[in-house]
Amino acid sequence: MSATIKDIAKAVGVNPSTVSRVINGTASISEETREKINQAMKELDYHPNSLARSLVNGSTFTIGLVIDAGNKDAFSNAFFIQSVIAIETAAQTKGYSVLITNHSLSDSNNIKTLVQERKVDGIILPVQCMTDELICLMTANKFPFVVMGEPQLKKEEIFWVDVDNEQGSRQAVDCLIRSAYRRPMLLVEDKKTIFESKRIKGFERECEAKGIQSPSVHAFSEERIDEFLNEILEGKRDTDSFICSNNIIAYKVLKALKAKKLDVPRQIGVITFDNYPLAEYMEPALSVVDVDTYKMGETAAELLLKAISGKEKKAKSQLIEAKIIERDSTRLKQK
Amino acid sequence: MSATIKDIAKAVGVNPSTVSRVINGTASISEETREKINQAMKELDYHPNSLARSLVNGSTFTIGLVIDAGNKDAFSNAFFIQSVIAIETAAQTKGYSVLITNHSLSDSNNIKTLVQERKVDGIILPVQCMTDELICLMTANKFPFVVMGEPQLKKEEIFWVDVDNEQGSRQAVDCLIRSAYRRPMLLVEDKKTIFESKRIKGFERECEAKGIQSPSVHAFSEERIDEFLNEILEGKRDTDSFICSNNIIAYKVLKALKAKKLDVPRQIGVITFDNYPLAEYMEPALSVVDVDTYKMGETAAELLLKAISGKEKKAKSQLIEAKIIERDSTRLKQK
DNA sequence: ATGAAAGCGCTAACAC
DNA sequence: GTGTTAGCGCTTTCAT
Repeated sequence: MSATIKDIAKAVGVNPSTVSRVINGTASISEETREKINQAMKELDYHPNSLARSLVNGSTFTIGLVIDAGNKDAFSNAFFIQSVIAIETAAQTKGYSVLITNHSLSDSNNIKTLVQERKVDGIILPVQCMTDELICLMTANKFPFVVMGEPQLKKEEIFWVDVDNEQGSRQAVDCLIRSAYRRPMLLVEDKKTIFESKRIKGFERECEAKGIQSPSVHAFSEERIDEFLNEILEGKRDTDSFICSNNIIAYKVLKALKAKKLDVPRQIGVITFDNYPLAEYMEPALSVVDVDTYKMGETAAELLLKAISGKEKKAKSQLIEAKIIERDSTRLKQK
Repeated sequence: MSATIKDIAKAVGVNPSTVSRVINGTASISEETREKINQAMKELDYHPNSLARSLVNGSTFTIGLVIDAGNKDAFSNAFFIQSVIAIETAAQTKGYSVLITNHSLSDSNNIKTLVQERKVDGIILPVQCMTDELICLMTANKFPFVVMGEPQLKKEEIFWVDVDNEQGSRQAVDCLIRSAYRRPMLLVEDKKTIFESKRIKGFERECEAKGIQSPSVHAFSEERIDEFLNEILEGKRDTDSFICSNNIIAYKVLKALKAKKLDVPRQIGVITFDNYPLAEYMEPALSVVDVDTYKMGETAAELLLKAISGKEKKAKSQLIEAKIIERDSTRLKQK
């Protein structure tokens, strides 16, 4: 067994509390004994037992991170890992550890256990995992938590961080216009997620700002794209660029465009949300609306840590800006 | 503050130890008091404090998972997250939590802290994070750990799990031969990692087994592929299929083949390691050597848990089989 | 079947 | 500046 505070107290011939004091710098200690104690700690290879410490301090110096195992979508998972690393790094910087737990839709017991058994001082969780029950439990216990992704409900009362999807969308339109495209179309998933609606909103607003009449937004499907492309070829539709809500859509759009022998970027521009590794290897290299998921995780962690320390009392939210990375698929003619 | 064992003891009018006993089922208790205690626990919404428990039991019921933040490739890819989820799930099933810590090459202090401060009962770590110092520390403290990925050194003395790269490679050759290809070429990264060498070994052995003379293995580069393709077109080279060591290589090979108007799978077959989401959307859909990273994580966790419980004394290793997922890029003619 | 008491390793309030 | 003591919430002998 490893050395305890008692062992080193005995070795030096002082009281355990004195040792504790030099460890925590919590009182003034004579130079001499401090020296001796430090010495002994090295010799006996002493390391404080974090458990005992936590027990008496009433805080674990650990934060919980819920990962959404149910979400098989490998992309959004790959996406998530950057956040995980960011959270861990930010936590570690402040002396906190990160405990993960995965959330199965069937029950949120593991999460509840985390807060009830006081294993962690606070929690970061994805919106999808946010149930009413959980919120109640946590607010009732005054248990700090921050949500990743904008919540639909109670968004004024809880801490959350999210990507600024609206601004990302506006940027995409902007980028297209700057490259002299005139009629962008936004292609989204069929699901009505909140971030899709933000993207739609941003798209419509920016189109309006740029004087584009009745901007077109469509749920993506392979058949539909084919129709659109035919209409473009027949001169019945003036769409000259696509904003895709994710990489898969972008990939399929590119494929369809190739099949119809429409040149990207010369005839049609393409830009997509999410900067996955393959985007830059595409033919042509895809321009993207890149989301700094690292920063998102970092922000979440910092927010949580503030909430834990009580520095941040009132609920607060933060939006992470999206940035455009221009590659070949939108370089019609730069202004 | 939440209820403690004392509170419920008081409420029922028994001694705290009795309560502890019914919680743990560690002694026979009269039906009556058990009832009353359970009742009180519900009413007061009692949940045991894991910290206090750990302190007295001397074990944290938590395992540490080291993630290699430095390795942008492996982890920005969906690969690792599957293992993480598997580890968490397996751990949870046995009542364990998972603490993550990221490893920066600069120092392994966070990992050391984990073991020294007794925050976890055991550790799972990627080979890349395995330093001599760490191994010494852990073996000296009899601290259980399992390595993900085959270690170069001391592989007999430590617990590890890995993908069976050799078998994966053999399978790939097999798959190609089965589809009537005759001359596969293995394309690897330039780095001499241990798993590349296993893949090479497997490739060479299986080629030999199938009677293929002097099998060709090459480090991938875009220029080189161009040369090879030219030679094939000129009839100077009899390669009729490629086994790619990762998705990026495969993607670039596909691109080069298209540029030369070589038909896949009819003229050339392509199969690649790693089943990333886009593989199936490629044109043609890529056949892959798929690695069950979920199972790998699960196995690692189970091994660690056994080591922790002392059920598995002697170091043990386990190889996870790779499976072929045949898609269009190798369907020359099925036998 | 249950109570009393000690103790896990540490911190903190109170002495002196 | 340092010792004494109590206690964080729980488990576990040792009694009875």
